[in-house]
Amino acid sequence: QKDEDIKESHLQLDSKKSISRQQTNKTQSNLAGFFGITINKSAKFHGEAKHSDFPDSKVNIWHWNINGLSAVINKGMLQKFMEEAKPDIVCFNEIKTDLDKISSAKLHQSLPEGYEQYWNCSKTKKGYAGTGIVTRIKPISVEFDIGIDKHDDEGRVITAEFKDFTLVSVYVPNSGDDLRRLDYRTQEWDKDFFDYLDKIRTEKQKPLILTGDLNVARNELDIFDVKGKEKVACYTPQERASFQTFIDKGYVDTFRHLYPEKREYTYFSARTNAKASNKGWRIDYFMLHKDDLDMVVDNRIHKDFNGSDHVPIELEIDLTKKNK
Amino acid sequence: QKDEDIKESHLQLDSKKSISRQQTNKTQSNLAGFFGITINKSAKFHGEAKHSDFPDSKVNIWHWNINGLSAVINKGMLQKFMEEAKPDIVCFNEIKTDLDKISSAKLHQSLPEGYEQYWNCSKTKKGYAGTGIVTRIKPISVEFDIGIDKHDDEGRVITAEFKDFTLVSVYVPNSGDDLRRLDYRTQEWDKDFFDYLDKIRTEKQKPLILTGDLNVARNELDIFDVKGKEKVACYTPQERASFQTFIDKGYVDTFRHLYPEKREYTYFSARTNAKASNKGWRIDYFMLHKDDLDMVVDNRIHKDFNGSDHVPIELEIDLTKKNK
DNA sequence: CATCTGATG
DNA sequence: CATCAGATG
Repeated sequence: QKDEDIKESHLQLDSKKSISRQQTNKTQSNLAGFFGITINKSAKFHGEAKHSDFPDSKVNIWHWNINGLSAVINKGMLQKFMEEAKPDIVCFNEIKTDLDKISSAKLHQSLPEGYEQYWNCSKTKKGYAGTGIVTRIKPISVEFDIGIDKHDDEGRVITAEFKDFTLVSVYVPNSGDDLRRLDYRTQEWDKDFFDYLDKIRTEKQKPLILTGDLNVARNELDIFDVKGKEKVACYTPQERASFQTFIDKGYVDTFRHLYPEKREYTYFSARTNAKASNKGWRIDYFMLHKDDLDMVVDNRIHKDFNGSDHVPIELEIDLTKKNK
Repeated sequence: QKDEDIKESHLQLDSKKSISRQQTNKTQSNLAGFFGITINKSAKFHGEAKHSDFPDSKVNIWHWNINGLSAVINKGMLQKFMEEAKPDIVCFNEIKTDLDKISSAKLHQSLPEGYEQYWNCSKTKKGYAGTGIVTRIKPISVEFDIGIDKHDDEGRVITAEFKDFTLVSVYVPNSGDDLRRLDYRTQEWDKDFFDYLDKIRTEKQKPLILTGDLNVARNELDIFDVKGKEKVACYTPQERASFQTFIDKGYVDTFRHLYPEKREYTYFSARTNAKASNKGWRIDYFMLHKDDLDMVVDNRIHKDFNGSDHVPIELEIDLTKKNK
């Protein structure tokens, strides 16, 4: 499978350029970054970041669970999002596709000039999960997945290192309608993933910004009605307790930190026309370690943006306020 | 599986009514007909025929390949069709569903009062093939399939006997994009099905009216452009030759018989916006034996009716002109 | 390109 | 209810 990916890259690259066959599909080196591509199935979608470093001290980072890349492109909502949000960096969840399935012309049309793209697609189940990072600031490096085979099949993590911070985009496994994956999620995934975050933060020696659909509502304030939700995925005691262990490690839910009382949701089930009646859940987050919070300016939830069952969230940071 | 079907019937019938467990799911007896239901998975959809015999000497029989019963219902096109066509009897092809999947309320709403319904769903592949007959004249008997196991899995045939004729509704197996089923279609299905028709006509000793998507275009006149079509399903030499053997047995393509020069199509691929440019095929037919043709008044192709990739066709007959 | 199913959320 | 894949036409 690795061979296949690399072959695809070769096909798409100009013939004089080349990527070493030794390169794994898990690590995005400076070399590949220089070509504006990733190795992991997205070689066909070029793009060159406008900036090699942050042009401004203010940076806005967005996260959006798009519930299908194909759908948001075809509805014109990806283009609309990029034009209106003008993100410096945006992390996508649930792309739900292999990139071979996406028309490269349509994707190109949806993304303004000056962005480069990194996509991590599910290797096993097709049309499932998957993440992406689109950025106009060139990352120093990009890594896919967390280096533990049993967690690395579904394209759930992309880690992009920039000069001033490391950004981790995650789509946490949902426990399932019947909670069939609750044990895997809380006892295996969460533990290993939280360890991965600690490891990255220690290794890189710079602030870590985590964002994504964490598939857990933290508290009563984060769900429209707790009644009967203790046996519903994203609000089981197990998931909430597991999330609490992460918070106990020192990581801070920036939205709740900034707005201790605010009731705003990021996800509205399509099953019950939930958005119109504001029956939502807050399950998409930005999380920073408490020692790295100084640079956080704001964290907004953009409820009015349509196109998915999740709405986009935005973190604004100020690099001049970074804790040294 | 038979047990299951019968159990379903029981559930839906008034408790004082009952159907013998001995009854097979292949034969619709007078008893079940009396309840306005069929045994074959459609028990939940009642309905009572308005007429127990032909109220008029003129009878109009329609056939329409609807490309998905669910879709035509949801688009409102089934209701529109029933209201505009006012068929005495209509045969549907490609219902593409199990009736459990259809909202019985929606189906009820789409069909005017006074019709009873017979549905033959694919037993193996779900969402595939399937036929139906909806009639406001109560049939004397209704049979499903042709009594040969290898042909009877996909719900392709319903035979309804009326006082003055026997009606066979068929959805002939398509040979497939890659012709993978061409041999089955021409060497197994066609042979056995044509024999079945002869048998029915002999046994019933009354005119046989065959209608359906026969998945073959008879001649150059029946296809918008023959170029390259010799290797395309519905126009291979094998399919056309097989169809010719049927014609050689004495069965007459009523449309071509009435209109020897007319170029009208019944199917327009959705793949190329074919309907707007009239790039169609004539693959839906009414066929009667040459000895039974006297009662045929007209056979119309209703090109302007939308809702499917096929258009409805109509046979008008006059029972007073029946050959004795 | 349009239908259906089945998995998933 | 809405996404995607894959089968089928």
